[in-house]
Amino acid sequence: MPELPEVETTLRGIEPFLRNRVIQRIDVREPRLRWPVPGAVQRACQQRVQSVRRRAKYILIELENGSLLLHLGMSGSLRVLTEVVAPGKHDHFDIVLKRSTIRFNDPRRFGVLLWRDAVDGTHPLLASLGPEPLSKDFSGAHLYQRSKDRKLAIKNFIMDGRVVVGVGNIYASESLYMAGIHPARAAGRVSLARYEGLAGAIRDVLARAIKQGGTTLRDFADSTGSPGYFALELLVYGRAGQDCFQCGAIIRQKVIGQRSSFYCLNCQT
DNA sequence: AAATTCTCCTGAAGGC
DNA sequence: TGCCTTCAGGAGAATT
Repeated sequence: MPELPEVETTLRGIEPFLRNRVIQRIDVREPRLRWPVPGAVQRACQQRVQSVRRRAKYILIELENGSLLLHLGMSGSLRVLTEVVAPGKHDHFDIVLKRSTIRFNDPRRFGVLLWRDAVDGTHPLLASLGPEPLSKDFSGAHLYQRSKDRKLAIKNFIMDGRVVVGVGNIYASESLYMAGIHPARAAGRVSLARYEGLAGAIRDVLARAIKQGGTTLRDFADSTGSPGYFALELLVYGRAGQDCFQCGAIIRQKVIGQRSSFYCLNCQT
């Protein structure tokens, strides 16, 4: 399931094939994604790619006359094809370039492909997003300030894209474990010092996951079809019933805010 | 305003 | 062996 490291890995894979190239056409075979793929995406045709960027888990392909906005949802992936390959099941659209094709596959169809008549990054979907976790704008002080009087579980708090973007279910569990904070603790009842530790843990786990090419649990693949290797470094996610690496206690699993959460009762308070 | 619930969808896994 | 049920999950929308 793509979180920030998986999107970043994908972005790095497709960027060299898109930069400065002209989009020949976009073949949409299945427009029923999270929102219907608008006919306006065809405005990208014959336009030269100015830049390919990531904001949160969105990929922005900026052209001369607007931008394509793409999201992998929870089961989406992009592949770069350099020869003709017949589309398979769940291959919903292709972005066709002169010498290569970017193909989108998404079994669950929670992905997104939209068009924006602007290159200024002001899409409504991006308007209220919080800071990038790997940027200078993100800090323990930021989390602490935003958490004042908030009673929801801290795990839900750090997964809220208005607070900080890109922290999905896996890395939320991981970073809270690293910071020694119980995932169900009320967000407003965490000290500044502990938020500083958490901010550091979030940065660290995301940066390491990017280095490993993301986390492949079931089906994530990068733009060449290869898996990511960060699953090997997961400390708590998916380890319910196994021993905590720090203290040997049994790792617990509990649903918090409709999402599976993994933690050590002994190490996390 | 904040918190919770609902929704989209398919494939994997579990039960009998 | 096979059918049926349950669950997972990103994140905006709807609801309380």
